[in-house]
Order: sequence, then C-alpha cells, then structure tokens
Amino acid sequence: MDGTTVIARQLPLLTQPPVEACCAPLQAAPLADAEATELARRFAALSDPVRLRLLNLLATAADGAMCACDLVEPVGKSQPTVSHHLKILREAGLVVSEKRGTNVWYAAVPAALESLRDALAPHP
Amino acid sequence: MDGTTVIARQLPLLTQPPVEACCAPLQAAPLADAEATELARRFAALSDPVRLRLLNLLATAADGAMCACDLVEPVGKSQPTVSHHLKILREAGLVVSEKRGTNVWYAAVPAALESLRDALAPHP
DNA sequence: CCAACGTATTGACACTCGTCGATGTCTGCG
DNA sequence: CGCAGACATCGACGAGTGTCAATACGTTGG
Repeated sequence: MDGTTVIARQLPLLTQPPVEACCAPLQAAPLADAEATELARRFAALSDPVRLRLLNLLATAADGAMCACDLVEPVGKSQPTVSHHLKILREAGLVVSEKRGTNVWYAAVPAALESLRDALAPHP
Repeated sequence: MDGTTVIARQLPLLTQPPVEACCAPLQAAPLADAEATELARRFAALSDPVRLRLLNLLATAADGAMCACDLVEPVGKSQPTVSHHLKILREAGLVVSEKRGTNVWYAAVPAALESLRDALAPHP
C-alpha cells in the first residue's frame, strides 16, 4: 500500500471502453419502458454515497487510476463492502478494472458520466 | 380526465422554485461524506423507471404541467403507486405540485435536473 | 347536506440492498 | 512447495423499497 503509487506512474493508464447512450434526453423525447428501465439501472449505480465517493476518488486520482487497496481506507467500509460497490460500478460501466500482479487497478470512465449527463440535458 | 387539458391552457404554469446545488462536480474536487449522502439521495430519485417516465411525461408536456389524473394510465401503475412516486420526486425537488380544485397539477423543475447535470460535468 | 370524485395515506407483503465476518482464489515470494 | 497477501465471493442479517387493496381526506356538484 506504499509502493503502489510509484508503480502506477510507470504503467499505462487503463484503456477506456466505448460507451453507448441508452436514451434521448428526458426533457426532449418520450421515454419508452425499456429505456426507462435501463436508465434507472444506471442512475441506481449513483444512488449510494459509498459508490459516489469511490467514483470521486477515481475521477480525481492524480494518475487516473487507483489500486483497490488504496480505496478501502478512504471510504471507511470493510474490504468486502468496497469490493461489492466496485463491482456494481463496473457492471454499470462507470469504472474499468485491470489486474496487475496481486493488485487490481480501477479507473473512472468519464464517457459513461457524460452519457448520463446527456440524459439530463435541457430541451434544445 | 377529458376536460383537464383544456383548463390547463387557461391557467398559469406552476412557479419554479429556487434550486441549490449540493456539490462540486464529481470529477473536479474531493467529495465529503455529507455531500455524497445528499447527492446519492437525489440520484436515488432517478433510480426507478416509473419515476423516470413520470418526469419524462412532465418535462415533455405541451403545457409544462399535467394533472395527476392524467399520469396514472400512461405509467401503467395503480393510483396510490403513482402518488407515492410523485411524492418522492417532489421531496427530491425534481417536480412541484399545485392543487387546483379537486385536481393536483405537477410540473418538472428543469433547474433541478441541471443541478444534477453539473455534478456529472467533466473536469475543466 | 350528501354523494361522487380525485388524491393522499395506511398497512401489509415480497423483494432488494448495504453491510460484515468467514471463506475461497490467485499471485508473488522465500 | 508452502506461506502470506490482495481481492472476490458467500452466507446471513437488518433496513429500506415498490407495489397494491383498503381507507381516509378534501373538494365539487346536485
């Protein structure tokens, strides 16, 4: 937990995956049931304070990524709980992960946040 | 349920309340615990498909507002369930309501959506 | 004043979710 | 090989949530 940040600068950043928008802006066009369900699922990933803090830590990380071991202490939850929340963020496409030796590195996916931002965009 | 829309055009739109942002953008500055909890509470209001459809109906309403009686059938849930979701949206500041006779009119609050949008804004 | 209507509230139920301790899995090291 | 460390998964528990039928409340119209 001490030498991790040193290694980080020597490794490439995690590759960002493609992000597909699910719906038109809420204030623009009618929302179908399936679209509403999918959009609700994505917003649900943001509806927990621990997940927001994790996402915030990753999004503001100096190296663009952080070791899972360095995420446990800042949020003040147990290691299984943090692992659980990281899994939910990953399944929602909000973060990506990559195994490096015994550690796992996580990075935020800004395009995924931008996609949700678009859903809240005002009417043109 | 038939003459309601006719009356709507003859009445003023619901007044929009002031909206206060709770946090800096997720990707910009560190997020304190209290801020994370408040932001999570607001996103939780968007984490249900029925509420997203209600918000979508209100935000795209031709008159900028709709009678509660006209919101039940489109979402396909019981009247108490719709009333429950409208209450959650109202407590989250995403909609406002106003009683007109026996009916209650609801309108979306675009500024509240914009506030959440700001929280997802990219790093400058 | 009473009946009918629109909306909110209550109570109950099944289900999901956040949390943690215990355990499993995999990697690197001596 | 065997041990130690990092992370994920499992099992269990309490709290919260979405849903509806039944009911209460408030307003309008006859």
